[in-house]
Amino acid sequence: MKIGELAHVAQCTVETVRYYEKEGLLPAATRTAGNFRQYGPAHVERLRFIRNCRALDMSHGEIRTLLSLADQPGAGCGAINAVFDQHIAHVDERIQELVQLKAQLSSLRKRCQAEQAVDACGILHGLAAMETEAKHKRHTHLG
Amino acid sequence: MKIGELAHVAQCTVETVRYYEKEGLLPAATRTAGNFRQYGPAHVERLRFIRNCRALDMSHGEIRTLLSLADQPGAGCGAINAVFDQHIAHVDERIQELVQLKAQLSSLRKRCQAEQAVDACGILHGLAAMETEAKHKRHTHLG
DNA sequence: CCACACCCTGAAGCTACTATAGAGTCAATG
DNA sequence: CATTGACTCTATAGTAGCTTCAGGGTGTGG
Repeated sequence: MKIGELAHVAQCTVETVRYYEKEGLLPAATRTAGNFRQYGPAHVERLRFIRNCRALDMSHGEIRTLLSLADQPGAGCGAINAVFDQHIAHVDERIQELVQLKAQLSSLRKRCQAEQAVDACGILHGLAAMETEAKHKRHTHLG
Repeated sequence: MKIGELAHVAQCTVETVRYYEKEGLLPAATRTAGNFRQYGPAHVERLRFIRNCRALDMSHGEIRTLLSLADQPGAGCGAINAVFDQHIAHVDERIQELVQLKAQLSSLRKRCQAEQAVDACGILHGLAAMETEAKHKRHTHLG
């Protein structure tokens, strides 16, 4: 199959497929006489795997690790479990951050219930008065 | 004050300050004879406002909007409330996404409790078998 | 033979910074 | 007065994971 069809079955764009090839996530396809990429079932499987990982918000690094682990048939899957556990921890951490954020936002929002002059707007005052805190380094790739 | 001191009181780096100036979030400073940027209290206030917004994960676009609204003293703050409500909705949406994600990840994780050969690993099988879904456009800038 | 859908490469754009190189400024010290 | 060291300047490139664009080539139906 050609790249358009592959992209279609894997629910992504043609550009994304080419990008994955350039990144080394997807092995390079063979080419037709006219220099079109030619794909088979193995490519479909791999691309679907990658897209499923991305749907779970894994980074390319995590996916690369999983793929290389999966490619060693003799190995055990302890390392795979570890990648997964760490990723779940990332997601959890980000959820906690966002929940806290929402609490802060909601409390600010309460300060301005009415339409009034901006000079009196409790939100703006709150934003100006907040204690500016140093941004702590993020351990996750989840924005 | 010079840029280093400004960065210090606003809890960010010198590079970030220069970046905000280039982006137009922070007005350009006056310069000393030696071409060093020179800041006053108004810059401190504005930069702290920006950093506080960023601590609440607002995008530069959202901050730009807030700043320009705040700069119109005669105007009402309905538009400000709207920006805020929308941002809270973004955060909420992202929390929902991540909670769902975590459920998916946890259910996958349960499929492989033991160290075993990768061929038998339930996680890998699950990742390969998942229904690949089209990535829906994200309405938020929160990763 | 032509239109049109599809494919190709390479480079730039997106967000919000961070990092680096190479040079200039300024206050204090010897 | 020269030097040291902390600070500043500009310009450029890198980060993640794509998307978009420009400027072409390929292949098929009428």
